[in-house]
Amino acid sequence: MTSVSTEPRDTDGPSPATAPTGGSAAQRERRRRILDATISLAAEGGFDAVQMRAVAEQAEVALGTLYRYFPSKIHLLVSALAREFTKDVDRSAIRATPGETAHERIMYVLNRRTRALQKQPKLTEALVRAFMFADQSVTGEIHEVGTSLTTVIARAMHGTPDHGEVTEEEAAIIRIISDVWLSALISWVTGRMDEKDVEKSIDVAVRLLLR
Amino acid sequence: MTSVSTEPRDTDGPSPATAPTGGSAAQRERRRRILDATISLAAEGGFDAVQMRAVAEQAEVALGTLYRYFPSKIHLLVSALAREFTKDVDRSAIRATPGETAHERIMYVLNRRTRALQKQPKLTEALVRAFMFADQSVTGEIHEVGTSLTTVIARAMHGTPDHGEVTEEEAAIIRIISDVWLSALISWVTGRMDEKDVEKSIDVAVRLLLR
DNA sequence: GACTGATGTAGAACGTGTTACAAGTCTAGA
DNA sequence: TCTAGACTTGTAACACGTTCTACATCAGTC
Repeated sequence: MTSVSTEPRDTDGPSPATAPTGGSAAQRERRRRILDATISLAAEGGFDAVQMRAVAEQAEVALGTLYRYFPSKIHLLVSALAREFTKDVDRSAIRATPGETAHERIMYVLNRRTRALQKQPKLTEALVRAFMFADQSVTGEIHEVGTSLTTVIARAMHGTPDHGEVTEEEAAIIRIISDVWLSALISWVTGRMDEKDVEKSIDVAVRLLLR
Repeated sequence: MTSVSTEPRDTDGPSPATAPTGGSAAQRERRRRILDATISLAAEGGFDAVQMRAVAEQAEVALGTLYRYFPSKIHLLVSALAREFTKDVDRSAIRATPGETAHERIMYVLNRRTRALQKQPKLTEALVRAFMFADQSVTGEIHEVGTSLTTVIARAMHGTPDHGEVTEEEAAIIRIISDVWLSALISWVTGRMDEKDVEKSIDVAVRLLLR
């Protein structure tokens, strides 16, 4: 795998469908097919099974087209992750998180999400490893994922879908919780932690940070 | 890049120099040359510049030999990281860490190490990304790195080279600090944080956790 | 309807991680 | 010293991410 250099790619202009929205209906449809194929292949065989030729074939686009939409395998996978996370955010906006205390609510949302990921270990492995391997050129997509995660945790912290302002201290706490969650997730993906460990490690972090 | 499957490799027995010690003098010497070449290439051009053929050539071993010593590029880079970290641990054993409080001492060691890494951005990029991308087959080397980091922080926490027992709570705190530090490091490597951000994010975590 | 530029297609080609193989070299033990 | 087996070498081959090229298609403009 070759990581993309620091320089931006000298494309002939904006890509046709870099953003989830925009482009013609056919283009949005192609983009969807590509991401669906990515998720499907990843769910079956993990990171290695997401082969660009296979994605192109399953999505019924040419290889060149795939690369026009997503400039690398990492972009592709992180975009897929971003799409999944965005769904979660939308869901969390609908209703208040159950739980008496901030601790309980945060654990509720993180555990729910963790268990959802653990039900599809291969998929999670693919997405998490791509996320961790991403370099500078993927900043946009990475940021999208980070924002989703932050939003969901902030909502859980306050217990209401419309979290007001978060203080600077709260923002710092949320960032730390995210870091711990991601670290735990990657430890789980690579077999260095089991499911109990993940849950416990997050619980301890939340407890220590919210006391 | 192809990640190694879940199954262990069916080697014909133990590798000649998987561990830093053991093997003949010539083998330890080869291992050293290989890791030196790795560090040197990484320092110059980062992850992409560590090409297996180039490493083999610079270390003056055949490609097949390189693979006999390190079964993949990731193993190679994480082993290099482990060697560097081990040096640090040895150094930290020599004398007490300066600083009045645990907070000060922990910040002292982490900042010192962070700044050392930041002086060689390409090298750090290579090592950190390899660490993050590592899969199940690299568990041993990863664990070595984790242990080094934990030891150094534990020593700083207590302020003496011979840290006694760490309580379970302390161990949890140390793990969280490590997670935050690694996350910050990867954010820095990929240009999502600058040096000040890294320092601050760790400072906040340590403050919140040790209060 | 014909032209034009952007987009899509099919497939070859290239680079680098990884594996395979045949032949040379070194080492321990008879 | 001789031999068996492990280790090393040099090189070719393979897989997959990525790039490139030639051609087809489609949308908008005249």
